[in-house]
Amino acid sequence: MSKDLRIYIVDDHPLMRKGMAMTLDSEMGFTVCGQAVSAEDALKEIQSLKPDVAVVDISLPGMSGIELIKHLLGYLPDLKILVVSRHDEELYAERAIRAGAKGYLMKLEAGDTIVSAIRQIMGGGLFLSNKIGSKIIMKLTSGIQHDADNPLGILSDRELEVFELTGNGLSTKEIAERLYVSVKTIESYRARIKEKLHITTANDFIRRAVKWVEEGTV
Amino acid sequence: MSKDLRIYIVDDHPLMRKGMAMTLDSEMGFTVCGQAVSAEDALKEIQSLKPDVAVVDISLPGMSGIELIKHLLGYLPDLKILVVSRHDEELYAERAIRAGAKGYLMKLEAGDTIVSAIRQIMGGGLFLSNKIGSKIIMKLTSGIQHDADNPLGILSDRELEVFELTGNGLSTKEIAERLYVSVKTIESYRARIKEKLHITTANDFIRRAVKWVEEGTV
DNA sequence: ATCCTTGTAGGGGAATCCCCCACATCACCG
DNA sequence: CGGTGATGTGGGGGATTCCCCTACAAGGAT
Repeated sequence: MSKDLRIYIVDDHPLMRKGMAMTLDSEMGFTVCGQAVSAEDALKEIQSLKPDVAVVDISLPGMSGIELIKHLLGYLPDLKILVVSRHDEELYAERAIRAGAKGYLMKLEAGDTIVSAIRQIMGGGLFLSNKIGSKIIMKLTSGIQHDADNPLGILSDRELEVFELTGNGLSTKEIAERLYVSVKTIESYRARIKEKLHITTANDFIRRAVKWVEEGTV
Repeated sequence: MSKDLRIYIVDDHPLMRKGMAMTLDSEMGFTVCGQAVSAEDALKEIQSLKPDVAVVDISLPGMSGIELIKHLLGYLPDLKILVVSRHDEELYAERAIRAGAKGYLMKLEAGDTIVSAIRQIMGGGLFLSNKIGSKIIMKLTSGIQHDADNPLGILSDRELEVFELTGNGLSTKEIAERLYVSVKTIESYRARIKEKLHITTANDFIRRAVKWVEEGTV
């Protein structure tokens, strides 16, 4: 018999992990070889376990999933990464794929689809949720970069992260601690975001960030 | 043998449902008798199934979980409802309990805790996640019945004015100028509002104000 | 080969926030 | 009637944050 496909799961929701683990483990030829709650834990364990596939939630406490992807691919360039997310914005998917993920699946439509997603990326393909897939592929192949209809498209990964955390109510200091960087660095990001989005005051910065997180509009 | 406890699950995330279902079904004496993706579907099915317990996600597409709770208890006053949520804000928990739920559990800490939560509410108690539980219980048992789902209820006129102006993007200074009072006075209002709404940081204050103005929720 | 972007971070003054305190008014309750 | 609490109004002063400038290495773009 050939060896099972070894899968590692990173998600901070215990029940979600369980759902994934049960779904994948019960699939012929699939074995869940480990799980982690945070990017930090995952990094430690994945290097020794060397799984074939990692299923990663992009919204993690501490280091973001995007960061995790970049780090993981640094050590294990051949690791296939499937991102699961509760966001249906193509922006996230695009960033995930750019960071090196091989698939992007929305949690809402992640029943047995997750199995086909993994099969697809193991076959060498990309997997993208229906709603967003076509748009992304268009963009990735057409070479056109930032979309003017969404000003957030022009924010860098790190900037977007800071913007979101702000929208979730975190202070500059809290964000700095969470991302393990200096407060001064976060202040730099804020300044750049404000410049890019043409925001002038600190209050308005927070207001826009909240609106973005709550309603997806800016 | 005595009959199993029959549990119904309402959650729009397939993998989350699976995680819950596996966890609960494998527990001695528990049986998952049905599942739904939306409040509407749940309403239809629960009336005929008459489960003992319903586990409800408050963030549902369409009708909110809070609405669902109210409707369900209309038909089945004895149904025990456990709310699961990704929010860690006590206001959500408070609203859930007020609507008649017997427990509030954050998804992040919902591993096997969900089992003990259900046992606890079946025993006639309330279950609340640690972080928020004590605060809520204090409030609920103290008999103070100001409606906290509407800040209009507990904020004074002046306080509400400041809250709204903040939500519209004005700074403390700008508000002071508009109301012809000292910045210090506005700072006092902010402090009182924060106390009343259990807000601890400046960022969160702005965030809640924006949410209130934008969506009417807090 | 050079310019731009991104991630990181410090200096230093201006602006805010936050905790403690104060006082007058008005309403409510025993 | 007198205490008690909520409300509207403000100050002092230390702790934080904001904001404008500057810096630099790595990588990408032209």
